[in-house]
Amino acid sequence: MGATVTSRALDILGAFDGEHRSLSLTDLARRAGLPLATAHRLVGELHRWGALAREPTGEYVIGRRIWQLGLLAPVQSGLRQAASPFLHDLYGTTLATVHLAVRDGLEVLYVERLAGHVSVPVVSRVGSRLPMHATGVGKVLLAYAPEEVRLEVLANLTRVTAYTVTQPARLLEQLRRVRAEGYATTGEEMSLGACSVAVPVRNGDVVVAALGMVVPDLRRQLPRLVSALQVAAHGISRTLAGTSVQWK
Amino acid sequence: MGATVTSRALDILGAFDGEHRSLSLTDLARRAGLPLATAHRLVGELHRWGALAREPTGEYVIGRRIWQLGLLAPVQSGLRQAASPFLHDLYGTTLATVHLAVRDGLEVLYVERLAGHVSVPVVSRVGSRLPMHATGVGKVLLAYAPEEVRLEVLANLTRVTAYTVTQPARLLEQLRRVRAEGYATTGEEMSLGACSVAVPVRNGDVVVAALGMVVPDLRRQLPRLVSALQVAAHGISRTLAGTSVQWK
DNA sequence: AAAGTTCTTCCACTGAACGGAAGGGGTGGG
DNA sequence: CCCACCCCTTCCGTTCAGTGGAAGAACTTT
Repeated sequence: MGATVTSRALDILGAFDGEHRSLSLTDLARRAGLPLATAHRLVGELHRWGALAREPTGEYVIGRRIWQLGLLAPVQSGLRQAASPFLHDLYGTTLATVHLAVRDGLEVLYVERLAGHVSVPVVSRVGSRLPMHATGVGKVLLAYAPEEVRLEVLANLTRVTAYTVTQPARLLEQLRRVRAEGYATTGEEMSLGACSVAVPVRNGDVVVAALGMVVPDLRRQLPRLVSALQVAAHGISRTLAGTSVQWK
Repeated sequence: MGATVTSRALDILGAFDGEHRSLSLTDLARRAGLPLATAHRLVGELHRWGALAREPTGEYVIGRRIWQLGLLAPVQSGLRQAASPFLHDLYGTTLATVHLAVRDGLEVLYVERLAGHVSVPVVSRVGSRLPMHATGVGKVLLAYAPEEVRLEVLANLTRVTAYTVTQPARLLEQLRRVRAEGYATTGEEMSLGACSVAVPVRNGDVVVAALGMVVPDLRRQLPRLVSALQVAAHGISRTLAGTSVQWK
């Protein structure tokens, strides 16, 4: 358990999340489960280094140095940069909300997002996580994930909306089709009024990310969207293969 | 001196930079100035938490969790998001490389950048730092910086190109004009063949960032560029004032 | 003015961090 | 094949940095 100094410092950083972007010392101590005096010292060190910054209000926020470090992460520097122009093109031609996501453990992690102005209800945010079985990008990533991951996810299909697929057998069948046809779809399985299509992005033979799109309705334009997605995905793959940079 | 556990762990993270995005354990130990065994333990903890990830090669890279934390930083979540649409507009109408930067200590920190396809030699990258006296955004930020910062910067005007302003008196005069006229310019002071214009971005009365543009030549279109920049800057200010979110 | 807050400082005790040393594992070259 | 080299991992007795209760400062609220 978290008894080492380092893990405690990290727990303090971990106290921040999307809903808690600025926290007082006392909050930090509480959320990290540390005595106030201990938190005070650790926070002081983090602040001195630049991992935390202080707002005019006296509350702490994540510092610029962490932000800069984050820019060096492989998701950011490799995948994201390779994908960026293609995402813009995609958005330009379809005007739908466009997503790039990777698998992180048993969840989908959104790496990039271009949102349309008049958009369908979209839950994701860059940096946020969603369950794999209820999203288009999630199904793609799950279809190509290692067996063990698939089993663990299948064992725990939580319901999100009335349309969420919660029967393992049905999802397995869908995943088979994803592999066969090269794309995945969802229909209001994550949020009502939102459908999605997604395709895999490869680096060599390995599926490293998924590229997806959220629209109010799929029926009419599915083939067109799938091919637009596939064009973009191929473009990204080619860029990735070109840059011999590390990225994962 | 770096003697506390926390600072050592942070030094390990600090070993990464733009040129060193993936490092072996031994490299990390060397760069952080730590005994191998110590580095090994700390790296293990950072890895377990998700601050570091491991490439297939065995080298370490910045992990996704740090990347996610970085997205929570005020630069990112407040300023950057508020500015994003305006930067796109600016880029759309001028097709020049567009920059958003803040002051970090005695340097300029680039927060966002939209690069043109056929672009002039531009040195900056998102997350990188440049000297204040040789860049357009830097001069803006310096013009509105606290007296003490200005003095320290003026005392150390390093030459970058033949055109870099290195005389304190001359720079001071330029800064006065920046405040009077509301924009700053440079002419090949950072890299040959590149000129720039920049304007301040305010939140309330406080100058919190600078918005700049890099072009091959200024003479002809200066007024047009300045007004485009100012429109965008005002838009950003209004957005910032609107969101009562913290940001700095 | 009293009773809350939250933040900061202090310091004696103690157990977590330290790091030298030894042991695996891979690679290369003689 | 064996030895030299490099990088990584584990071990363990010593010691020094981290700990956290407590006291008090600085503010706010009642």
